[in-house]
Amino acid sequence: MSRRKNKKNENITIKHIAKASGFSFSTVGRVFRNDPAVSVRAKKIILKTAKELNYYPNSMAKGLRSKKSKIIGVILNDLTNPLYYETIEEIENKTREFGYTLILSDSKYNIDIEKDNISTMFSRNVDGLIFSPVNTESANIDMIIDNGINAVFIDAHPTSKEINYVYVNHQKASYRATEYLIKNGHRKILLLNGPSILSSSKAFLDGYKEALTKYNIEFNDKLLHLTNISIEESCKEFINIYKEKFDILKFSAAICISDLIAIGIYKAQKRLKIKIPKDLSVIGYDNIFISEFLNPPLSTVHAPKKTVGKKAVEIILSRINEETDNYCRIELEPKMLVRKSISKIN
Amino acid sequence: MSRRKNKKNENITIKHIAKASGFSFSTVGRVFRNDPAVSVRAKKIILKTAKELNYYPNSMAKGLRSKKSKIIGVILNDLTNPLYYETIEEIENKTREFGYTLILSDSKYNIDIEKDNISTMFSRNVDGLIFSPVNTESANIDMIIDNGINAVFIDAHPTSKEINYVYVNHQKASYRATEYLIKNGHRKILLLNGPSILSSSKAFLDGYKEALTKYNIEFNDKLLHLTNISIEESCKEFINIYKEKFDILKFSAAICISDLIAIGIYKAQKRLKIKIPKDLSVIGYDNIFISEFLNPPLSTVHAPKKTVGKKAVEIILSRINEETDNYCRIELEPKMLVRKSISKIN
DNA sequence: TTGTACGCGTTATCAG
DNA sequence: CTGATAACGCGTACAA
Repeated sequence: MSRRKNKKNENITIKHIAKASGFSFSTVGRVFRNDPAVSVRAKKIILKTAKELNYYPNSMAKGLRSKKSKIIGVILNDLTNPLYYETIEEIENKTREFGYTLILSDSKYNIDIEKDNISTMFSRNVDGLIFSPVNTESANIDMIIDNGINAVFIDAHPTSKEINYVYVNHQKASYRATEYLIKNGHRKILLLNGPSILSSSKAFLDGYKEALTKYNIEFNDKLLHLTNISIEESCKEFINIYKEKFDILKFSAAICISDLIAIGIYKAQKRLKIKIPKDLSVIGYDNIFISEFLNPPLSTVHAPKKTVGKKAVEIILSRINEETDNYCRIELEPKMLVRKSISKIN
Repeated sequence: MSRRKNKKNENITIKHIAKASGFSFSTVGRVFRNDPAVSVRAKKIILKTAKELNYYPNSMAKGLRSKKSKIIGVILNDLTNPLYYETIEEIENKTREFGYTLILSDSKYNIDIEKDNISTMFSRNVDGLIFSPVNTESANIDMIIDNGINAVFIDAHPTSKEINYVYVNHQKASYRATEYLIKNGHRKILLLNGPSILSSSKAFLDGYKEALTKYNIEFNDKLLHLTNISIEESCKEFINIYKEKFDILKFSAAICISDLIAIGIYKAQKRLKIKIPKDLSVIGYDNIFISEFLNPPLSTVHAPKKTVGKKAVEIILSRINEETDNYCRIELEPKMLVRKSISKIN
């Protein structure tokens, strides 16, 4: 680390300021800790020489000594999914506002990477962790709970009561999507779900089944398909499904666990020479910022992504500041958003 | 920090492992540093007890001692701009692969916030910094250069030769956009540029002017408008411009410094009851992942965002590893991408 | 192969 | 109000 060095090529520390200003390094330390037990004169001189010397406090030393890293860690699953960015922005805003630094990592829906990411967060001594788990049954969950770290689960959460979470109810989301389609005359509804490892996939499937049952439609597992959450992969997947199975399945609509998957279908329609919503109704989930600008505008289930970030940070901070010892469990409501990608049929 | 503690509520350190395993704490330390000077037996026992005790090395202590934080810092300007997604992902991938942790911060196009972010990076002793500056003339630039930190500028760079950068030439981008429009018969071309504080705005304007000059079209400053880089704000701005000035200006096309601004125009067209590209040709910049799915698909100038992230990390790592002392300056080529938002006129 | 001593840059405690 | 001293957890000589 070749930086803020003096002539001797050393990093500037409070000791250098002490020597340069004529005070002891403890007095210098007090100034930066805003300890009132420092004379105005001393403070003034010390601050001045600190500036001249380009002093920046070493947060590793600080953290080592104080046992507070002032770092918030965030573990997500796909940094290219726009879904996350409103959440991240909210987290970044709040953390900076309160003097915390943000560490970000991506597990890529992979349990092993996730484990590494968690280990990193432990090693970094993060004061709080915002965590979107791949799977709520994995050993990684215990790793976090046993550790006693200040954590907030987002996107999905284990059944344990000893945790904090901010959760958008995925089951309700798919229930509402399915119900809306049924009420518009659809009975053969394709479900483009996420990989089975993902806990949210399970919840999403449950809501779909729940709605079918409610309206006396039998669940047909041939209408259930799994795809990675990416435009390209879902596009390919949908083309396969359509070419190989549409004649048999004759689905009139598709529900996607992510707007990204819905966009994959949009992309596929050109090659398949079909038109949304005339030939196929499509409904997504998340309501990423772009969905309203698609052609046709995508009907989707809105998830309050900003709120997730906001609440997650609030929970973390109130626990760090020991304002509460209670676990905080927040369930947010997804909301059906009707645009132009669904047609009414008989 | 209530975590990985023993019964006495202390964090587990190599000392605890030492006591539990019967070796000295330096032998324990050697094991985790992969020092070969440890007997197989000792290593085995130590690793076993470390696992039982849930030991995670304290990276603050490590960093303090070794003077390497193993952290890469990233300072961007708008975390919600999809422009950054691919870059961030690439950075995250590479940093994790090489055992680095990622710190992320957002300056929001604000010089003061940017300064804070830089100070944070200094305090955190990041081993490398990837930095998208608000303005290349600001004091913040000197702050970075004087410090001697391992930095790579992206998006924009100061004129100094003593720096690394990976840069997409914005001037060429707007030149190509403008030229393309001119060749399609447009002469009155609105330029929706970014805020004047942004260095990229200046470059973008230069390219626009350069193309006009080349084709003997006089620059009309009434056709130049500034807007924040956001869908909502550019939408409002464009509605104002259109209502108040279209009758006088009669522009047939608009070039936007960001696809996000172009989307703002797309949004405005409904309220204005105009049609792209019939009534107005629109061209964006960046080619964010969504642009091809807009209605109509947006013609734009593609920026190689993934490459930016990839190269930036490569530069940082090769400097950290002291494989080179040379400054690395990479200029990437923007590429005109024709889709359906431009019409040919006479 | 293993152990001891010291220091990284802070914070905290104690005297003065 | 100020200064000395110890400690945080680990790395790096050096010694055994």
